[in-house]
Amino acid sequence: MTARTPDSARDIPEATVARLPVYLRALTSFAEEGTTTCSSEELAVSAGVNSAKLRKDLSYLGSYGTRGVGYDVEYLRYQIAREIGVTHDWPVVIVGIGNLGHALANYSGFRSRGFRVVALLDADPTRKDEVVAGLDVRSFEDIESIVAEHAVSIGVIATPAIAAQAVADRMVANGITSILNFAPTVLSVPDGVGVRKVDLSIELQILAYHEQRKSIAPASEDAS
Amino acid sequence: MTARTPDSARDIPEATVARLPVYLRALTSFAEEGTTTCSSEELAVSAGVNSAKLRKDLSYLGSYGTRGVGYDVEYLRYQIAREIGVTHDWPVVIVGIGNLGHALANYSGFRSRGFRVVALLDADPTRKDEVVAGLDVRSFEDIESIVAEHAVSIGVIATPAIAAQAVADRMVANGITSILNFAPTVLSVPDGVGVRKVDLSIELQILAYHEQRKSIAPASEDAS
DNA sequence: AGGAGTTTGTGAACGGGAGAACAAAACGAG
DNA sequence: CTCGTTTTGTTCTCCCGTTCACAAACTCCT
Ligand SMILES: NC(=O)c1ccc[n+]([C@@H]2O[C@H](COP(=O)([O-])OP(=O)(O)OC[C@H]3O[C@@H](n4cnc5c(N)ncnc54)[C@H](O)[C@@H]3O)[C@@H](O)[C@H]2O)c1
Ligand SMILES: NC(=O)c1ccc[n+]([C@@H]2O[C@H](COP(=O)([O-])OP(=O)(O)OC[C@H]3O[C@@H](n4cnc5c(N)ncnc54)[C@H](O)[C@@H]3O)[C@@H](O)[C@H]2O)c1
Repeated sequence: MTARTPDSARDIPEATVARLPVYLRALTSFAEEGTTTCSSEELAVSAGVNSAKLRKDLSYLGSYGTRGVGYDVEYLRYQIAREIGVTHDWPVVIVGIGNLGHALANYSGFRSRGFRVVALLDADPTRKDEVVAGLDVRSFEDIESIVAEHAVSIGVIATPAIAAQAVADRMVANGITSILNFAPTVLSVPDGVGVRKVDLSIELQILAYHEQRKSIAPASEDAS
Repeated sequence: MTARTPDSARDIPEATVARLPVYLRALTSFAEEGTTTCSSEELAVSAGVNSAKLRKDLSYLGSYGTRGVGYDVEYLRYQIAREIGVTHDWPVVIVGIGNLGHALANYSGFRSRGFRVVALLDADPTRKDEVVAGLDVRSFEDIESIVAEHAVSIGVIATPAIAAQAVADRMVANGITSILNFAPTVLSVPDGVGVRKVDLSIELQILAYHEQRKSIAPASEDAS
């Protein structure tokens, strides 16, 4: 009955997967402070979640805590990193080196969290002279050789919306199987290709919705 | 009973709220193409969701379609915009005009989707000479007068993680009640203040998890 | 005018995730 | 060695969201 096989946990819920990186970050903070052990309660507070939820999340990975004691920070950190797959760096290409692409290329946080930007691509030939964050901006046409050479499986799209689908198609054709999309478009990709979108306007609109709610519905809350 | 009150629908599920902006965008596309009417199926495809889900989502707003016909693009677009609260522009301040802050300030998509950046703030005095996207970068100390003058209720944090909590506290103290946070930190704010976070590293790590899965998974039982 | 064909709006079943609560396990004191 | 304390791992229940399926409502054609 549900024999636990720590080496290859196999059915981690999406909601849990999305929180593991948060735990990882909290554990890294602890480690930097010199904390060697923490309880589920401490870690939960640091990650901003309920401690029962945290324990349940961790239980999907295996049984890495010690009852009555807590978790070894370094050990748990490694286990989560291993589960996510960031014990080694993933090569990443960024396509579309405009406003956003520049910021992404210069962002040091990727490197420290398991990703290495190996190439910056843009269709605009006038950008080809540029060096951003120590990397040449190269032609989008080079994608094939770059993906092949560095075994890239993750691509970031920071082009205008109109170009995003074409860029995604090209990425997929060259073997990229995970895409992070910043363009405000719904991408369609074959089965087996993972897509996540980051849409800042949507985030703001969600905030606006609740904001509007606050001013219209003061009756129920009575914010004096 | 559930008497439907189209003027002030009041209990829209979070999941639905998060999708309304996507529908809004799809409808705007339709309008730009000159399409005046669309079915739930067409809109659903364009938004990348199931059509039953779309209809249920829309039903929370009221009954704005016509059976046997579909939805009037312009009319529905307006109703969704009104529900979200983006029929008029929301003033927004951006704090932290570094790599990411520059990109955000230069992004034209906010303006066209119901938001107007009214001020750019940074703690670094050497940035104060700069003009970004037609706006002066001003001292973070000016936040009080700016928020008061423009009746700002939405703030964007693009500072390093270490500064994010202090910036958030200051925002809240000055009356900002919705925060979009790009710094990789868990913010703690009083009840009644809305926070949404955008964390690019987490998005990549989620992709990495599934990516790793793909290469390990083929041997379902016995990964030698 | 009536019937056939569409498409919406929603009731109901289903699945997954959140949180409370508790038993099992480890540790330390005496 | 035994007991009490602490904290994990897990079970159970509830709620939210998704999806199916269908009656109601509208148009168009004859
Ligand atoms: N700037 C922001 O803060 C921001 C915020 C939210 C969303 N976005 C979205 O991110 C995307 C990029 O925004 P931006 O402000 O950097 O735009 P931008 O116009 O500054 O940059 C786009 C870059 O993509 C390149 N490009 C265009 N077509 C291409 C193609 N087919 N192949 C490769 N490269 C191509 C262009 O040459 C340009 O360098 C847009 O879709 C935008 O809606 C940007
Ligand atoms: N650049 C990216 O693409 C990217 C991607 C993901 C996340 N982030 C996150 O976004 C944040 C900003 O990233 P960045 O690359 O723009 O960093 P950055 O260092 O280029 O810019 C940060 C800016 O914030 C200002 N600042 C610092 N403390 C401040 C304070 N107390 N009040 C006001 N302003 C202050 C600094 O003067 C600087 O101009 C970081 O938390 C980073 O982790 C950035």
